[in-house]
Amino acid sequence: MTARRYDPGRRQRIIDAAIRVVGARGIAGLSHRSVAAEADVPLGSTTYHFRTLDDLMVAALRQTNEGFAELLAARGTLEDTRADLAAELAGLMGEWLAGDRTGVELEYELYLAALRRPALRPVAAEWIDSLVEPLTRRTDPVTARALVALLDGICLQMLLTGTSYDEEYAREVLGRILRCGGATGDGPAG
Amino acid sequence: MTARRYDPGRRQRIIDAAIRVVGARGIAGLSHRSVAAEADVPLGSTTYHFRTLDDLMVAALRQTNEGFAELLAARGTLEDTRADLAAELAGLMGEWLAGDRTGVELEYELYLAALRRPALRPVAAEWIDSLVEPLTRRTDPVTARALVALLDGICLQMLLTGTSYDEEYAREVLGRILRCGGATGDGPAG
DNA sequence: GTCCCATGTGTACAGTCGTACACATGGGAT
DNA sequence: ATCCCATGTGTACGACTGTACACATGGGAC
Repeated sequence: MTARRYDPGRRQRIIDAAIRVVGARGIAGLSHRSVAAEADVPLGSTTYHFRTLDDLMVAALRQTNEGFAELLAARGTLEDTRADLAAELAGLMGEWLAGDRTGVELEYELYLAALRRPALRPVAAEWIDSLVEPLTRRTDPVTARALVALLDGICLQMLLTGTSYDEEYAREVLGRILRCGGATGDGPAG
Repeated sequence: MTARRYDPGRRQRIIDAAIRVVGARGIAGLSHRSVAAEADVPLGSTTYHFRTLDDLMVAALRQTNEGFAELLAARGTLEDTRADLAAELAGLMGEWLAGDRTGVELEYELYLAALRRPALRPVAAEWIDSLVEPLTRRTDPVTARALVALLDGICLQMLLTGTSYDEEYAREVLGRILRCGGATGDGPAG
């Protein structure tokens, strides 16, 4: 009965399970019970570690955000001030989308759930900032924000229309935002 | 008992009620019962007219799309080939957002529900096309698609971060996409 | 060694859901 | 006048949900 009486990392396993559940069945399929089953823990355990589903979603979204941030850091993208920023961004998106597409869907599904769940808003804002912030080291804040908005829009259109990613198109339109930026051009504003 | 025995337009009233429900409680609050209560019809009536909730959402999203298309047509925006397209688009968004903000949230919530509901995909695509199509009369298809992507991204960032709409910012970055367009510039491609 | 409490476990309850079904009704075709 | 069937109505069922609670257990503070 007391099969797993001390279980460090159980909280983490529950988060991982929640991410798998959302990936497989969407947010609509997320419940304390579905996560408990996926994580192979009793129902009471999920409600203990995450009193509400919002808490669980916050943890899941934050972890997904960190995963993307690591991809960003690992590639060292956006650091080389001499590279073509538009091409870098377009390539980064291509790499992200080339992998498990469910990861992208998951990111956006949790991201967009923030529309109706105030608890998720700050985490969604973190997601935006995690992209905007490194970009502000390469261009001015207005341009950085616009680049992220355009990236979001491109990804969404892709996911919604079912079309495949067109990296050349992304590079082109991202480049327009950059090329037509004010006098600052490509360098940092300060 | 038979208070309302012939009720033309009941189907329409159910759709209107569904839109109000989503606006007030979000998609998570949408159920046959909640819509039935809002429309003041018995449960069986909603299930009769819309066998599944997806059917109901399709109808609601399509109607919302049409509402925006009417706003577009009524203003005659995008028709005057001499006006500044970026300013026009930014102004149009401003007008849309200035009104009942729940309308915008509703549009995006239903729009984004398509991520997980294939039945909604075609209607989401219609939404994109309803914006892209008139734009292709003023610029080339690639630019038109990018403009819509950027608009979506700007709206989303607004809704998610809770910031207010910055029309000047929108005009500026939309303008960059247009100004840096290929040789075609502002005129139609063909 | 003793005790506390964070953690783990199992069960129960009241509410909501989609769905199905039997039955009522009356407009319009015949 | 008669009948059919699209439409309207009411109820029931099983599944699932969030939440709450009582109880078990054992690591670590003391």
